Amino acid sequence: MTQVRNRRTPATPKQAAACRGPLDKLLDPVLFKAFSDPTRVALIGCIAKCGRGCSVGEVAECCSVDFSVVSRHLALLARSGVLEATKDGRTVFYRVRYAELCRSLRSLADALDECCPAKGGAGNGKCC
Amino acid sequence: MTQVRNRRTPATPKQAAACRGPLDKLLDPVLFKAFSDPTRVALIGCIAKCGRGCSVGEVAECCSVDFSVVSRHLALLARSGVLEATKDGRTVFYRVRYAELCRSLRSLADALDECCPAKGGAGNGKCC
DNA sequence: TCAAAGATTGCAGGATGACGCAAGTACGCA
DNA sequence: TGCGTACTTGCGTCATCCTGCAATCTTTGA
Repeated sequence: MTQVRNRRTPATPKQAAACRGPLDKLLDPVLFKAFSDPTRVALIGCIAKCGRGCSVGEVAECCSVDFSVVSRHLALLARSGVLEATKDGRTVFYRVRYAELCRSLRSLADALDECCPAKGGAGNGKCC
Repeated sequence: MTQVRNRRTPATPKQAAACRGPLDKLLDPVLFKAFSDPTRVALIGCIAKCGRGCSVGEVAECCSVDFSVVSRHLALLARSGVLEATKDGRTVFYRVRYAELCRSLRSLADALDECCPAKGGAGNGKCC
C-alpha cells in the first residue's frame, strides 16, 4: 500500500504536500516577487500601458525614485521573465512579455480550478 | 489640446503612467507579496491541493519551520485575500479562496492582453 | 581620440521581513 | 475550577531588500 499512486483527494495537508502537481511548478515565488514591490509594479504598469519598448530613462521619468533604482528594477524584472530587454546602440528597451505572462497567470488559475472541490477538483487526479 | 481624453496608445511611458486603466487596480503588490515567499507558497500549495479547510497544526506538519511561523504566514495570507479563515472551537481552518483568486489572475491576464499591441491593445481605449 | 549620452554596478544606509523562542490568549473537557 | 489543546502575539536576531550617491562601462558622434 505504500506505492499506491494517489489520484484522489489527499486526506491531509501533509499528503497533499507530498504529491507533486501542476500547481507546484506554477507557484513560482521568483515571478511573484517581481510584482511584490510598489515601485516595480508601477514600472510594469507604465511599460505595459505604453505598449512598446521603453528606455530606462523614459521609464525613470514616470516615478520619483533614482535613475539607478529604475535600472536595477528593470533588470530584475527581465531576469524574472516579466520584461524583455533589447539593446539598440546605447539605449536599452524594455518591453512586457505579454504572452508569457498571460500564459503563466491563466495556467495558475486553471491549476487552482483543478484543485477546487466545488469544481470537482482535488479528486480528479489532475491536482496531484 | 490639454483636456483631450487619451484613448489611443500613449506616446511615452510618462503619459501611460498618467492614465488610469484596469491594469492599475489589478496590479496589487499586497496580493503578489503573499506569493513571493517560498514558505508561504509551499503552504498555499499544500492547502490548495488538499482541497479542504486545514488547521494550523496540520499545515505546520508539512514544512520545517516553527509552528508560530506557520500561524503568522496563514494569518497574512488571510489578510491578503488568498485564504479564508473559519474558526471552529479552538481550531482555525484555513481554506483557499479559489474563486476570488482565479478571478484576480484571469482579470490581470485579460487586462494585460488589452494592452498588448500584437492583440490590438493599447490603442483600443481599454487599457487607459 | 575625446566628449557626451545612456545605462550598469559598487557601496553604505535604512527599512522591511522571516524566523525561533517564550509567553499569553481562547476554548473544550473532565 | 483546573488542565490541556490550538493558536496568537511579543521580542530579539539575522538576512534580505530598497534606495541614493558616485564611479564605471558602453556606445555614439564630433
